[in-house]
Amino acid sequence: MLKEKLLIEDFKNILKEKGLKCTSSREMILEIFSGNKRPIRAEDSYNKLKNKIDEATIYRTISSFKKVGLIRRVNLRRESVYFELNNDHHHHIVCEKCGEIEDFKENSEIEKILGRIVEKSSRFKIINEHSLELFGVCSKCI
Amino acid sequence: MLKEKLLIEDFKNILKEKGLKCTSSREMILEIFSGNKRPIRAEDSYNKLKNKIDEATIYRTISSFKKVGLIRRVNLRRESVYFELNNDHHHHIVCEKCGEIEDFKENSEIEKILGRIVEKSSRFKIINEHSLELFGVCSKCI
DNA sequence: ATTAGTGCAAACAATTTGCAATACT
DNA sequence: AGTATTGCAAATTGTTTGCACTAAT
Repeated sequence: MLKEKLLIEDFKNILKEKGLKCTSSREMILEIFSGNKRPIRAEDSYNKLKNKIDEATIYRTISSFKKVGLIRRVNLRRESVYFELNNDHHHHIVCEKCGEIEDFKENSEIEKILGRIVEKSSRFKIINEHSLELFGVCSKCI
Repeated sequence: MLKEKLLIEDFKNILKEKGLKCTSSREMILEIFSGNKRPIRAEDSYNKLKNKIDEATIYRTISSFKKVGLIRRVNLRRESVYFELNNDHHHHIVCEKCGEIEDFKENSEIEKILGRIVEKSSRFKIINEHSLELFGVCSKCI
């Protein structure tokens, strides 16, 4: 699990730790994930880095970040695929109209659910992760 | 919300209600959703209906089913997009190795969470839906 | 008869890949 | 120096669209 706020120094260490070379592309992309509080799409980071990094590199970088657990895929119910930094575990509320996203944290109730599921299920005894996403309408869109 | 078990009769009524014509393609595709306990991809239903229905029709049908609320998109963390019949609300546990899916139901704890979120959030007072998905390893893959 | 739905082929968008050039350790 | 990473262009995959034909109301 990563820290809340990441600095350039941290980037380098994280990459080294994961056995990835520290390149300026990776730093730039990581910086975007770190600066953005909300999940973003490959396209978004490409837009921010146009003329600096090739699109293929964006995809390759996102893919290797995901492989080493630096970022995670978020399950919003939108057409595109979203990713966010894999630091503090949290959930999202998504506005079905404008796409606005709010984070929230929740542990105790979900822990109860997980415990009960593992007890009941004959097929699943190991649960590593979970995602809980809420879909509603934000106050602006009411 | 739809009934637990959909019959052809119900199906015809739903389509009529939504102003959609009842065609054999739609019946076949609905039958697949109805027969499959697990979420499926557009590709899967295409594979089952090859030589019977064109791929474009599959996509168009899935799209209109979704629009009228007959099916819903499921948030698994896989590359492809999954859909399932929009009848009884439930959640999934997905095996990270083989993709095996198990359903489970849960209400009370989640209701508590929703209540608390709405109370706390300044931006979201309306929550219409939610998705909770667990990711783990099934007994076959341990 | 009218209009929605379908098949086919072509178009598109998002993502991936091969390869030679480049940058990191 | 040696290997991983990048840029570029081409390939691939998943999905959508235009249009003439067919089928449901």
